[in-house]
Amino acid sequence: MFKIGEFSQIAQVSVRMLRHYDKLGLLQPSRVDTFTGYRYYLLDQLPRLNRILALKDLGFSLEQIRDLLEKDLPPDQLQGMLLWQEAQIEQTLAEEQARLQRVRARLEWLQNDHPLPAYDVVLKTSQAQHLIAAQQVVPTLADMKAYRCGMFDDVWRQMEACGVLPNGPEVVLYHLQEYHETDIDMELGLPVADAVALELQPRLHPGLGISCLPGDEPLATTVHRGPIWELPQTISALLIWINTNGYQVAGSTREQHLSGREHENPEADPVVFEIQIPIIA
Amino acid sequence: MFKIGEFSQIAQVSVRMLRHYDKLGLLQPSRVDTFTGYRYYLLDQLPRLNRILALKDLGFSLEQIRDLLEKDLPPDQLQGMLLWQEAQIEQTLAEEQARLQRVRARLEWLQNDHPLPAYDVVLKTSQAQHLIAAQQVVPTLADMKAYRCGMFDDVWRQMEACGVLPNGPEVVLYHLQEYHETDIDMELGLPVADAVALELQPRLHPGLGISCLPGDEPLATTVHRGPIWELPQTISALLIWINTNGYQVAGSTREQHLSGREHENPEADPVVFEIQIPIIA
DNA sequence: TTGCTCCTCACGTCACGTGAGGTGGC
DNA sequence: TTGCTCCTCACGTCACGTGAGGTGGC
Repeated sequence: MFKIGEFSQIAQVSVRMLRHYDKLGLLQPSRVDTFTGYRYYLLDQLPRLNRILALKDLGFSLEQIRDLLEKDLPPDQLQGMLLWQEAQIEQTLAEEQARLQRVRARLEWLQNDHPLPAYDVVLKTSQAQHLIAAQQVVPTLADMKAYRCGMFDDVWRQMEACGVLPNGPEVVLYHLQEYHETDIDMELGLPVADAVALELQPRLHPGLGISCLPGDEPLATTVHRGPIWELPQTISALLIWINTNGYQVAGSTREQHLSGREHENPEADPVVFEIQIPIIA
Repeated sequence: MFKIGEFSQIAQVSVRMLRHYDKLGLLQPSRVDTFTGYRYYLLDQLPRLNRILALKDLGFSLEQIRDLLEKDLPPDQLQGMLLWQEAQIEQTLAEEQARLQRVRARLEWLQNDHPLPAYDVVLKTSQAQHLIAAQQVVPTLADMKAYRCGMFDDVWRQMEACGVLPNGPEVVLYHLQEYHETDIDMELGLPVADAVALELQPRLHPGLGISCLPGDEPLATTVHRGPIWELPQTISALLIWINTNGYQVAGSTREQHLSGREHENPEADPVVFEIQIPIIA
């Protein structure tokens, strides 16, 4: 018969823990003095306590442990829980590995005296969207501005003609696998509610179409704030980040015009664009 | 000027988080309506929010992030914090790896239809102890009982003669590198307070000595409950566990007689021993 | 009588999620 | 006027650590 302090010394656990396990019904003292409330433990309870500690060490919660101990489980159910635990741990391991790589990438960045990344890269998940969109191949970079203005004009005029409003900011997609400065396949559009997209589809002007952006895709994103002509630097910084962190590009780069309509912006003005690049690990 | 809901959509964070970051002073709205309390954000605040999210992703706490952002830190201090983060993550990775190995060891155990381990293995840390101890080499297993009784008798008599009481249960150490059944080098003793040990040292009978068990060493431990002659099975199960979990034996196996004086126990009676084996990863 | 151990609340941890209950804006 | 968004508490999370304030046992 051990008082709680003695038992805690034998088992190398805190008195607080023993009281906690008592309250949870995980390990009840063999006797509790009705008058003083003192808890008394037997050596026979040590194996059970050790089992609790061992299961805790495997990563189970106290509630799971209680279930495991109470139900005198069939061994294949124990196996199931262990397999589940294994998967959980493998997942945390993967997450921590990725985090470690991000930290190391930052460190490398610092040591190489890279120009500080003006903005930070954030991982997000894409939202499914329907776009009223125009798509064209821009011959050279010099044509870019005229093409973009023309295409956005078309889309906006279409919206007005149909009397619908966009659901969010302007979107630009770059459909190219590698960076090149000629024949740039671009798509650009405005998001609308799904119902609106369906309804409008048959009534679109030629050259316009409905584009579906899939949801639930992992994106590496960053915010570009400054003149439009500095945009390529931001994009390439984002691509470097993706490589350094062990991801790969998995789709078309996207641009969201958070600061409003591109057309209304004189070229020197700072714009705020969110750049998004779909990735896979 | 965005209301909190709009801003949260743009940034893909919950409204609750924005309020939280406001309260912590991490990201305050550019304007708060004094009457309604409505928070209004500017696009210019998006980079700061992204920085917060990126740092959070690296594993920093919100408090650390506040420090990082407030103090406009010198870059080498950032480096220091990143290195610290790196170390933290490496540590959690190592811990999770070990946990994964324990889970897999259990699974293997289950699948091989091993006899269920009667008791569970728990990792503990040794407590520094001084023992009044006797050491002898036992020729064969058959001599074991007589030797142990004799040695414990010596120690107990010594204690009585000096009028001191032990500090904890009887301890037995097996000083052998590999298992063998002859010439077993054993030490066995009783723990006493450090001060008592120092005082007694000059007055010990010949054949007895003071033994120091170091503290802070990692131990794999398990509880043996049953007749003494089943002890070797428990010890070998513990050794298997150590191997399966990627540890190595790093010192002498120890035995603590939790159920009282061995001498007083008829051999068939169940005893409760804690077996401890020092390990390294 | 003095320490020592034990007891029962109850707050704090960390970064929010999730209502409850109420009010402004279109 | 009805939804929609916003607001401020405040509890819950998980496994205890850490006092606060008080009492039994030797």
